[in-house]
Amino acid sequence: MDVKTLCLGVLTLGPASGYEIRKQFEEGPFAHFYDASYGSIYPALGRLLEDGLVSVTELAQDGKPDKKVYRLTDQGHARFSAALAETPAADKIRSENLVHLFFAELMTAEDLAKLYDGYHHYYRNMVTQMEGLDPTGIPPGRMFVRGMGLTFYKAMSEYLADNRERVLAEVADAKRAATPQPTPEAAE
Amino acid sequence: MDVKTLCLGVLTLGPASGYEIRKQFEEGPFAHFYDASYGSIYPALGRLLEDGLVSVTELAQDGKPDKKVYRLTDQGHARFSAALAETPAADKIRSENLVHLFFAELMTAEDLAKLYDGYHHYYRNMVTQMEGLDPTGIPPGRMFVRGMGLTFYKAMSEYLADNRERVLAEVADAKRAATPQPTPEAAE
DNA sequence: GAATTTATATATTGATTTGATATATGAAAG
DNA sequence: CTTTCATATATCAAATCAATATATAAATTC
Repeated sequence: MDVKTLCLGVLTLGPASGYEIRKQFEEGPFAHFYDASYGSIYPALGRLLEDGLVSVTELAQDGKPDKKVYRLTDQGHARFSAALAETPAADKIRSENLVHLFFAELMTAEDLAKLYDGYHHYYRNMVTQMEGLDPTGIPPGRMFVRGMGLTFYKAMSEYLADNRERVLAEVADAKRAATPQPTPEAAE
Repeated sequence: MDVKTLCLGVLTLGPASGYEIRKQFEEGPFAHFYDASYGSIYPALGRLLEDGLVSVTELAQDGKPDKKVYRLTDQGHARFSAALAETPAADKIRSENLVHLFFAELMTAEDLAKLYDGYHHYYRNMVTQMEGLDPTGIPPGRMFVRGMGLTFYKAMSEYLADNRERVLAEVADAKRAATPQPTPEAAE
């Protein structure tokens, strides 16, 4: 699934400008499970226009640059439905946080604790944020995805809460075992 | 965190060739939370060599091309430790499966059920796979990451198991409501 | 036993994508 | 009154991906 298809999907929800499409990935419902940047969205919209899958309406705005509102054509709709029938690629997770934690023994106790708490804070925040969302008028597919996101954030948050003391202690122990303090007796 | 830093991290675990580094992301422990391809790994190793962060030993092998085994220098070790002290970027998830499910109402009931079951199967498999891993000799940081992965896979698998019938039914209902069957009576 | 696939191993290439930035303006904040 | 933020378009260098080329041996399938 490339950015062209993603744009078709977003436009399924209603006409939008490139800027507004980007916002869907930055703050909107897609933020939790997909991302796309301007550098891929604008060329994608150009290609979709060439191929007749979207149309444009330029809205003049005083001062601000013209707003180019894209909307799906019938062909665009058909193309997106066809894309949904294809088998999706496997989920991909890219977590620098887990890379760091994987190498916990190479970090100072202080840095590790700070990292851990920041990570936990991040997921706790996501839970709070998602629990505050209004469910009225959201169709079942979107509600399902939202529920899956909430489940994910809750599971991560709980795991982080449950294991903090144990992990920090175990890592400290492992580090002590790996680099034993030379005691005066060891000099013999 | 770029691929250069990632390679330093993998080399922390012992000397390795580009091919072996790639395998860490494909099948190894990193497969669950990071990815990097040959096209980024080989140039990264070249740069690291130039910068003196790794060294190479070319092992001649009969028939097969020489195996270039890279290993960390002291500078490489120091550089990676410094990288671990930096604040990691936020976790990123890229799920085409959830994009599809977000637009569940645009799919046929058949395609949706097939997608759902394939998705569930995928996560159930991941749980089984991770539960079969041997924990002996794995340091605490890595065990923590493994536990987090298992928690994630279990949460996703359970959510998918718990909501199947409900979601499929709700999506079908929503579709019926959106495109009402024209009954003979409606012709009046 | 021949043919194909899989695994080892390096490396490149075209296409895509990112992250940052440039441009322009108005409003809000400090 | 200066800076940051929001709207809005767009581009560009650098990074990255997915696929493929090359070479060989082992394993598997037909």
